[in-house]
Amino acid sequence: MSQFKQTRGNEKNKEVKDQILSAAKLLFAEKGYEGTTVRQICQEADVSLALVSYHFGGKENVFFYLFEPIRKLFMNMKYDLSDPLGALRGFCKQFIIFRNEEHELIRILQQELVMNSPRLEMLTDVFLPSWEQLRVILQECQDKKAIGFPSVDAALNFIMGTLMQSHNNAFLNRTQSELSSEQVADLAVSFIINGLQATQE
Amino acid sequence: MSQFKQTRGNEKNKEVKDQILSAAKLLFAEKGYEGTTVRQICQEADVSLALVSYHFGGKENVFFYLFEPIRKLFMNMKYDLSDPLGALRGFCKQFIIFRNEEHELIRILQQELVMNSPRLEMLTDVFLPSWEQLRVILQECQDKKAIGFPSVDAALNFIMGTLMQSHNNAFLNRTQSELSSEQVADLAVSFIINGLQATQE
DNA sequence: AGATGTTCAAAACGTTTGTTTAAAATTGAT
DNA sequence: ATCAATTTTAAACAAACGTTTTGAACATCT
Repeated sequence: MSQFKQTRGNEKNKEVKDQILSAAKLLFAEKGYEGTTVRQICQEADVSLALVSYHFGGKENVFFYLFEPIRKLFMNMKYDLSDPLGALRGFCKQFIIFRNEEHELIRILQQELVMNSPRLEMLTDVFLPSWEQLRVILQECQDKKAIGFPSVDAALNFIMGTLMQSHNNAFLNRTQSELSSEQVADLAVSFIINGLQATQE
Repeated sequence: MSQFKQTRGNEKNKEVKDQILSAAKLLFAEKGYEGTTVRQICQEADVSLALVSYHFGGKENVFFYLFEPIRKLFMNMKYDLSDPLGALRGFCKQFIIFRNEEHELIRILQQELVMNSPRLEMLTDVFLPSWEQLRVILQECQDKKAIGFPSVDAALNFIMGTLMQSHNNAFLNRTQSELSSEQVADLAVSFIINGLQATQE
């Protein structure tokens, strides 16, 4: 029961737990949460069936663990509200860069949203802080007339919708292959700002 | 075994079958195909559990029956290719009007697409004709320079993506409540054409 | 009325699901 | 080497799934 055993145990676990997590991430993104079975996950991860319940306490907890990185990212996002347009650009850019690195998580998120799954409540908790942050930024944009749009809520929907499915966007995909991920992010941000302004008129 | 018995039987069936179909449509749209159980469908339809298999031959066949109307709609869509831009407007408009009437089916379709479900093959068969029709229209638009866009495939994706999720579109929703469904359709068509042209530059 | 085919409801069917159990294997400290 | 704790394995678990079976109820034709 010494802390050494704990430490050793955790480090030993890490391989198995990570194998389970990455297998689950791929399978969830491909087949959906309900479409993938614990047996599939364990077979893909090359571990025994019982280990999902042993290490995570159940299939649903594996799902929750997958969103830890995105939760932490959003917790660390801070912006200068005195430059609301810059804050908006920064928010969008950071999200797009993250999306390019973790497109499986975005895929899973899209699935859960369109199915309005029983796990949406937990996902809402994860995304609510950043959602509110973006709302504050947009409110500031509107107050300072930095950019025009009909309503903060509509702008929120437009931005999140565009961010979430921007990998299907014909405009953005056109040149994506030729550019760096940084440049693509800048391009996407411009697209969003322009699109936002277009909803005004 | 006479045709009278058949006819009588079919008319008698119709109530039960329709109850099952509309219950299934609502539940599939709300919870997804895999998230909906046959028991839920029968409870919602207020019929006995066995009747799904009896009348339709299984849960999956209920799903297929739901897409009969959309299949027939697409089969009957014909346009004048000598006016490709008009054909494009007509295609989009007809789709949007249908979408407003059958938004559950669109919802189900979105779910199946994002999950890339095992039923996509069948759905592809349903939508392939209209997909090809739209491709022909777009090709004609490009050949006659009626409208500019980088590639037919990108335009296809843009149009179908916009059509499918236009009910979430901030621009379209803004005034939707004040307008007739006909006007909304016209507005959406303009939005699509403009958006398409914007991908050019 | 009797015969016949259709529709329905209750129960049971065989699978598959996520999870748990109990014993075996592995690990690091003593 | 021994020991206790942890990790893994194989087997079994209850619950839920879609489907099938059975026989009763019903409607229609002769």
